[in-house]
Amino acid sequence: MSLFAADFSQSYEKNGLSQEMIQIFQQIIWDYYNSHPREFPWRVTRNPYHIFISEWMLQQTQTSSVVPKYKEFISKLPTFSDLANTSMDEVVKLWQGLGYNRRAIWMKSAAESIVREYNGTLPKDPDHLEKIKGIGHATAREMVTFAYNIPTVFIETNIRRVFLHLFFHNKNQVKDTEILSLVGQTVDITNPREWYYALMDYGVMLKKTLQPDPNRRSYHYKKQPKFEGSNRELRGKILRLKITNPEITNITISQKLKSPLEKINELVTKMEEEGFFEKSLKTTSE
DNA sequence: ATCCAGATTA
DNA sequence: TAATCAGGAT
Repeated sequence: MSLFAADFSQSYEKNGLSQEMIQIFQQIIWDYYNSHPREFPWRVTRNPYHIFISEWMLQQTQTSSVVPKYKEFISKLPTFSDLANTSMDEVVKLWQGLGYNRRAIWMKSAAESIVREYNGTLPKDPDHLEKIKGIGHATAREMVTFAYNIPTVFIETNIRRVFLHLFFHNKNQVKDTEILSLVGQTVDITNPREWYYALMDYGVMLKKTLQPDPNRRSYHYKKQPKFEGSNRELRGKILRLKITNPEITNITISQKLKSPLEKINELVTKMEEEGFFEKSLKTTSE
């Protein structure tokens, strides 16, 4: 199986990208997708707002975690205006459980600017979207391609894996710029939306199949710091505290806390010892 | 332990 | 470039 990948990569390294290679590559991806497509609610809709929400949630978050949150969110806040007009506290509450909470904050403010500056319509130009805080190169283009079926060129973790495996089989420290060039040359512009679904699904299959993960050969690969004992963990606890006990809201958390952090840490530890979080979590999860 | 349909900031 | 990000799944 990976014998083919080695050959394929060697051919690319030796002769560059021929039309024939592009066709073979596209055939592999489409063949797999036609028999093993993953199904998600955000793949069925064409509502740009729904795509917008899903892309924010899918940043660094597993698809299976996003599904229920996505459904709940678009059900309670069905339009850009609804999101723009809902309080930040309420939006963060709806977000709870997804993590990387600042996405929720930026997402709401993005909705406000789309209502204000784009008449409530998701822009079709990735460069416009990328100017919004929290929307980077990949998310901007995913939104445009998935909402409007417009061909763009982007890379994310699953796509990166596909190209590392098939085009850079025995190369280390591969840079994204090099991969992006290939993504652009091989994208199927007859149906870019489905093409990228297929590409990502193939990448997920490779992750389940290959050991070690080819992404470790990326120049940009890095291990994540521990969550346990981090400020992130602490902030999460305080968020739950604020949500479950509004009367304790005097504790405001600045984004850059240093010395207050220790005080809050003491407080949280004390409350943990008293079993505060267990009690409050039970009362809110019902 | 490591990653997840990343992005920002220093 | 490296560190961080109001989590959770595998």
